[in-house]
Amino acid sequence: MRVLELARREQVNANTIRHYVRIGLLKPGKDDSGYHHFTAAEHKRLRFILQARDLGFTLEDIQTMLQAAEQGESPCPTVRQLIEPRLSEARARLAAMQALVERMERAVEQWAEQPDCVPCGEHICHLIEGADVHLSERCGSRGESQHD
Amino acid sequence: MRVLELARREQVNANTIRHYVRIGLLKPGKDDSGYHHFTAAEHKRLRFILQARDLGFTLEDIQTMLQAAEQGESPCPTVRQLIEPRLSEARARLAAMQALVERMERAVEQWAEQPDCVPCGEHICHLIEGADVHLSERCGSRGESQHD
DNA sequence: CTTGACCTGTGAGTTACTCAAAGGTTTAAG
DNA sequence: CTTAAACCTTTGAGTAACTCACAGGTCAAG
Repeated sequence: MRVLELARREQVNANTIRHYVRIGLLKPGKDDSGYHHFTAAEHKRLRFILQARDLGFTLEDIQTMLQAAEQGESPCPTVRQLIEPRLSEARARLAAMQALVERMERAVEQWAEQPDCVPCGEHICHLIEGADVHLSERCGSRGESQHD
Repeated sequence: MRVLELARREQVNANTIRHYVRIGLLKPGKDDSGYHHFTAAEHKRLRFILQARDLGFTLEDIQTMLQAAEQGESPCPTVRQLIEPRLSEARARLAAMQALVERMERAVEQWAEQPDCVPCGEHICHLIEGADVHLSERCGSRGESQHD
């Protein structure tokens, strides 16, 4: 099986598979024409990668798991260890997204009743500068709130 | 004012300010020593950028607003137009994060009662492959669910 | 044998930073 | 006056996980 066929079967973008090959997550052999050739084992490996990805693991996490498995070790302890920080991060991102959506919704609501501003040099845009939704400043919260 | 002083006052990483200078969001002059010099106007500009960022606008969005303001146009129509897709995207990301956290929590729960697997060549890790939390496959949902 | 459709791997680009390195500026000591 | 340390600067490169563009290779039909 070649890249496009595999991509169709697993419903992923072919470029995603090429990316995994490039970073060494997948290691297909080459066929007579020099193209990557995926065996059933590689196919299963891809499915594993996608399942782990959908559980919030990073590709590096997945690499670690696969390497453990390759060396005959059980990846399970690693999996149990890694899920905890990933879950914490995911919860943090979820909370940040919730707060963001709320700020945005409040802004849209406020703006509905405000006219457009005319440029006056005093401010850049009073919709944004005047929106009563800004992060609690001077609380050090900005330093932590990373964008993704 | 120079970069570090401005960063302290606005509670941002100095590198963030340097980044904004590099991509043209901020355009400070240079002082005698060749260092960036921020005036009160540039300071206000930075504050605007941070406020807009905290409302979910991309730096490119912000660039567009600033350019409008620079040319004497009101950025408000742009702001109103841009917030809609940003809000939709944010809601989509929020929903995706909610689903992810739920999948992760269910997995952790399930794994608590399962033993570690011994490597057998049949699977890579039954915790992950056997987790009953996977995305509804074959529904085309994977193609859309982008990671961030 | 050539045309054209299809497929390939690889380089580069994306977002919003963040870090490291190389070097200039300023202040204090000798 | 010089030299060293402390501090600050700009700029290049790196991050995650792809995604896209591109030059070129493969394969079947005519």
